[in-house]
Amino acid sequence: MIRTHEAGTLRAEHAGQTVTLAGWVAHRRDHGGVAFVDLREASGVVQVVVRDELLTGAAGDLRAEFCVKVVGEVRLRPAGNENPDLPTGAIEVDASEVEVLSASAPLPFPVDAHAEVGEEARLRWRYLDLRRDNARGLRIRHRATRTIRRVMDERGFVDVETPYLTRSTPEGARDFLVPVRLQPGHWYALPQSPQLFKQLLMVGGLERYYQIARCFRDEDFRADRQPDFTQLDLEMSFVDEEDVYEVGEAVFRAVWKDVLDIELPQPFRRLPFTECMDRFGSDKPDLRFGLELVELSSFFAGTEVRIFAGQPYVGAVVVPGAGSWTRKQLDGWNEWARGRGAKGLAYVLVEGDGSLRGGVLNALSDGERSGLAVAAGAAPGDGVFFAAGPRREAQDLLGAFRNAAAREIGAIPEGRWEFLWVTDMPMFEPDGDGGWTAVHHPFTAPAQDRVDDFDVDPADVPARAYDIVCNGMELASGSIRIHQADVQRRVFDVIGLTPEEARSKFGFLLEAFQYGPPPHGGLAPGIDRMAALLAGTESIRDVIAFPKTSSGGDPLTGAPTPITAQQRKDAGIDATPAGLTEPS
RNA sequence: GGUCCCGUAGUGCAGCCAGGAGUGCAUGCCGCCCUGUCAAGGCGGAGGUCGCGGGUUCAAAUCCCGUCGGGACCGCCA
Repeated sequence: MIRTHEAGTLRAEHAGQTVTLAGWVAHRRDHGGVAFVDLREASGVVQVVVRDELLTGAAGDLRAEFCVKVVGEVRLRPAGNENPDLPTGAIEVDASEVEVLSASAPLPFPVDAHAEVGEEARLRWRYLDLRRDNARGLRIRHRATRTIRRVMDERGFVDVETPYLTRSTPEGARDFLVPVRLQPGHWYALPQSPQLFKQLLMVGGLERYYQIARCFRDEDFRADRQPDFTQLDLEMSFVDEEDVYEVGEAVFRAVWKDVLDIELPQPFRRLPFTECMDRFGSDKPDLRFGLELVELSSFFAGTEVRIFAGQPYVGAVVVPGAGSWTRKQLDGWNEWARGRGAKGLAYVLVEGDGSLRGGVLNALSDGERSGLAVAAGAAPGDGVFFAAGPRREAQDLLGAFRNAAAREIGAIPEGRWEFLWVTDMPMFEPDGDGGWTAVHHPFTAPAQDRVDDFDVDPADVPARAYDIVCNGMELASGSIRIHQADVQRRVFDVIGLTPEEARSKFGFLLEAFQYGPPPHGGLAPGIDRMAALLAGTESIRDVIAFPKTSSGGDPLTGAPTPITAQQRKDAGIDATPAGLTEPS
């Protein structure tokens, strides 16, 4: 090693020792005659005192982010010059030798944790961005994955790698495609998840499989979405939901303990999907605050209010303090609701003296006026915000409003971790064309008491599917899979997949399932979101080494790039496959 | 596919609504001074295609249209 000590580890007990350090110049405070150089590397920062006579030659140009080697003696700082804000603040290193290992060009932005830098510049010089906070996000992510591997290993899971160059997997997103030079006109798809492979591994008798796997989905970006992202993919044979819950909780409990030293409750709460929707208007409810939905369908049954009359569902969220919101604020929420495709957000405000005001008030009958506050559970000073329409739609709107309003009124406590399982997720949902589509994926088993009749009326059939949700974020998703051929056939039938199409797309899996597939099920926690949550950041980009911008570009490498005519020819992109066999 | 915000010196921003010459602010950079600072300080200096294209106007960073790039959201995506 070039150095004998790590800069951030030096303490008063090292006083008198001669040490050799290597790192970067974080700051140079030059007083003429003597200069103070903050030497920074992964372990921390230490102050190096450099006399003028050493600042000759290359060392004389010492600037921020020069990479240097320093030989010097550790000594206690002169009385009164200690810096209690630094772990190394009691001492300093009196340099006898300064060597520039490599110089730094002037920086495109300050390498300083508290400087605000634009997203694009940070990504363009991501390596400098990483220096700013000592790659904190990546180090937290590492501690999480290290714990995950330990827990998986302790429980007998086998780490197996599955192909990235493969064929389409049934997750429902758009595929990334890769041309195949050896078979012009044919393309690999990058896997949206290792779903099919892990099921094949169960047929193969692995019994317990896991992988920290990259997944690829060609959909639009969000702050918590990248086109290539990472899942802890796991699958177990001979299990039911309880076994998967136990493992899932063990993983999250261990990670939260190791990374944050926080004990999560055991077991996690469980809420059936329909209860989540009824109470929170979301399939990933944030349980850190109340503001639960109130159903008013029966209260408004037979109402004359035009926007409520005849609607299958009327509900409300009661917001404390909203009774004093200004007209401008209320108009803003109306606009917010319209932005989500609703007609608006009707409201009634309860004044301090219990009297009501609000746009829909005039339309209410006397009985509705007098009973509303009690029915909705609203107190003086509260605002009651309504949505009406198809049950799911109206609840979605109220759920989104619940989150936004909680943020608005500061009702979301910091430092809380509200984990829960959302259970009994629906099996199918309307596909918009009068048919049905699988909510999770088409290998998810129906609830055990619906195996015989799930295809008679696919609406509201619960699946053996479950999510882990924390603070309003979906952190994991999984299910017990179908292992009987006839059930699988009937599921394909419901979602309108003909036997020919099924064979064409998943024939290899169906074939494998002819050979004694074990009952199995699994889970897939999202590593990026998990790490972001642990790091206390809103954006998963902070826990990804080289993230992409929202148009899928990487400003650092310049990817993606156009290809040359020759590359295009070699890749066989324009070739027509002999005998077109692809289903449309 | 849609909505919204942003684009001005290397970086972060003000100026734009209400048009009138880019001495704008902070930081960084360059030079000089300075022996106890710690996001050091003082003095001086350099640094700009106001993203790009078009339009309106006597005159555009500013108003209008288009386009590109970044960000957030809806749709999409578990």
